[in-house]
Amino acid sequence: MVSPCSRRALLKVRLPDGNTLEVAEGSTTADVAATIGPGLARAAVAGHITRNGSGQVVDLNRPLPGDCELRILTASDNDPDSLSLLRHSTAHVMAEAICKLFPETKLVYGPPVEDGFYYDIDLPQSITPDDFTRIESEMSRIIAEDRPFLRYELSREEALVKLRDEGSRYKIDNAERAEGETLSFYVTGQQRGQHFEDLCRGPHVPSTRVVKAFKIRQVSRSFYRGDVNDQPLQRVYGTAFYKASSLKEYLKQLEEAKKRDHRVIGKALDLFTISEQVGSGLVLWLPKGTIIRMELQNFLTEEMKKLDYQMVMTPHIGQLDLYRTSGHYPYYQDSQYPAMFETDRGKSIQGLLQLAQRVQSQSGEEREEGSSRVAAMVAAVQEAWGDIAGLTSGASLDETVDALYAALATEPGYLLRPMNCPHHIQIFASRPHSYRDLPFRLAEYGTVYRYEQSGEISGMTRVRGFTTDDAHMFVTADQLQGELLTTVDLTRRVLSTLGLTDYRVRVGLRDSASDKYVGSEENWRKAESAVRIAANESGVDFSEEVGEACFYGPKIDFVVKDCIGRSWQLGTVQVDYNLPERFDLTYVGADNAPHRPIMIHRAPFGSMERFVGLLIEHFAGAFPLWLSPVQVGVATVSEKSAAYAREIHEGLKSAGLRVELDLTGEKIGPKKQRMRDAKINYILVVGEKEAAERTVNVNDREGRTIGNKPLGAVVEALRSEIASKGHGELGFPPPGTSERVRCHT
RNA sequence: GCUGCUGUAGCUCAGCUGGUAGAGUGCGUCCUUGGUAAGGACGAGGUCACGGGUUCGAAUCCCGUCAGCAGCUCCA
Repeated sequence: MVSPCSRRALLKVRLPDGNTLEVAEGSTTADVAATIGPGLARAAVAGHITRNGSGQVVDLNRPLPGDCELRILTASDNDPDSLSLLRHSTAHVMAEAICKLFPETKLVYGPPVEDGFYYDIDLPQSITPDDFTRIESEMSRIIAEDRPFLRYELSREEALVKLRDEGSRYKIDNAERAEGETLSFYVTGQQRGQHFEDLCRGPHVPSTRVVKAFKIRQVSRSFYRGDVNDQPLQRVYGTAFYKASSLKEYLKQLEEAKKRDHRVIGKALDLFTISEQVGSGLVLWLPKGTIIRMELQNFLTEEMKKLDYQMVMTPHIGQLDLYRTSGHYPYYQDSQYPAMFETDRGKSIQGLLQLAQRVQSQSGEEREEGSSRVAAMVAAVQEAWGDIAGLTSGASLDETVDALYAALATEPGYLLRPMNCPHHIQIFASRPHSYRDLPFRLAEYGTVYRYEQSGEISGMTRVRGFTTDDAHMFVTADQLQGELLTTVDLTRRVLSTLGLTDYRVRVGLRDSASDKYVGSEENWRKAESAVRIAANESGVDFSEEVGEACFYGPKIDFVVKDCIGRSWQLGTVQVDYNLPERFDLTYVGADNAPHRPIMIHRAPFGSMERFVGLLIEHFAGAFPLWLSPVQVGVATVSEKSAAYAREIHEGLKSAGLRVELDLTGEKIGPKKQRMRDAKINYILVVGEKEAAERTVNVNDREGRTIGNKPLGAVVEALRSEIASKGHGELGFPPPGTSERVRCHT
């Protein structure tokens, strides 16, 4: 701290190399950079200041606040802080360009995001990709003018007066929500009033000149504050880098990533298909995809046996009352396939309710007429199937809806199951349990159905019917912590076996302000403490996220990214005190008294569909041998070797390998190419030479020739590679080169 | 669910302001009997997503439905 009275006000600035510089009070990051060297001064774009343990990026020309640690941000595409700064500034440049070209534009909010930036704008006319070039040209012009970003501050009152004069609802809202007594603005230029300016917290790069490589990528619709009922906005996305080569590389990476898309590869390799006739979001596993899934399930089943799980099988449908007890129905009604009501009365009320709700959303005359039609039908339904409680003849539309809703809550029917837990709970409850039976672990590859919004459905990663590798453990309070840890470990082991290491762990906690959760405060407190402890003990890095819990309990989620950077939840481990209570589950303790078990819900893969979808992208379709739908291809050099090739094919098949045989009259080059495109792990070429010496010529799908080996040696090597669940080179040293075969990742 | 874009052969796509439906690839047959990233010839394949409308005439223009894609919103 620098005292205001101190005469020779010198600030101590600690640099990342550990040295401390003393600079005059009022010095800026730019001054510090210049002191260190002219090269750094040229490259510097901002300062990262740490004081009292909290860090902040500031403009290059802002005076340092006092003694501090200072990291000088330079124009580097490798530093996320620098990049984010650049992108934020580029967003301002783009906003100015858009305002120039479309003067009606009202700016809303323009932050940097993970791989670029966007600006939300309110503009009646649609911006289309055809406009991008014009906007980019305008941006280039602004950049060429080499204008500084100038910051100025106004008091809250002054700022609000200014913004009200300008008349932008959005900026006024932003200002009102901003913290602090003063609000800052940034002018893209030397002087206020002469150039574009925007309410902005900053910081920014020193000048538009720093913006070198940028691209507007797309435009889409968003809503003010993300509220679909609020003003629709256009969100213009772009990205920026300090170096043109970085931008080029980034765009190339995006192209590459598209080729890994599981929807593309899944089709090309015949892994799965989705039929419009069957339904949107319902995956049909083709024979080759099924092999991958079965291998994964077999692997997990073996792991579960070691941990004393018991496999069970239960139906895909259950009574509505079951899900009323569990709480799945009707709380999540909107994301379920409609309930199947059993009686004519139930079906009628269901239809009436839908009609009444539709009329409810209408207004004016339409609503009037609808209401009387509904009333007439209500009367007819009551006439036919008896009175509906709470429905009198003069009931308003709203009262009618409420009464119909209430009546439906007791009607019998069935529901496609949205989760497996109620069925497993019924298995637990089917006989009395002693504490000696616990932990009681039930596992099932259980298919569940959820009516996802139409716009959300995507390939295998977001679907309406999916199979969870579900299990439920019924444990005593003493067992909870240990069982949780074992379960988290299992999940991590499963992911690491597949080579999925790039995941993040999220501990999902209850948002106490929300009403979507069931159960007592006390139970939640215990459950949340249990998952925290388990996450800590397991040694993973995790982040706690409020509002990410299930309705019945907190959870530990394993989240991975797909090839285009979208995050998906895979494995999950959840603690649940509530469903055992709702179903009144008990076990007999050592004290001969009934006790309430605690449930753990867990699924290491999460959903087989989503997991395999992501795995396809992870491996870009080139699966390790143990998972590969076709492990070995046999191809003849000419038809003269067909008999020998058949013999090899039979030999491999009887060794339990998945083999494809190509006896066609095509040349060996194209045959091999086709097998490589199909990501067959090893290609055995057989010709007259091989037939004569009783060998096969072994090649991998990368195009490398491993060499001629006897079939027996190849089978043995294949088996050992399968057993190791690795990516391999068949245990044979690569021929004539010391280069190791890389993993196909 | 919302907004925008798209839907033509198994796949990838062309088909202009309306006038008898095309390519590459794959597939089949034949020729070639071959040595490691695509040999040649011929042939089959389409209710132009579906339903309406405009028009003498619609793959093409208009409306609706369904599906896909991108983003938003949601995800027990």
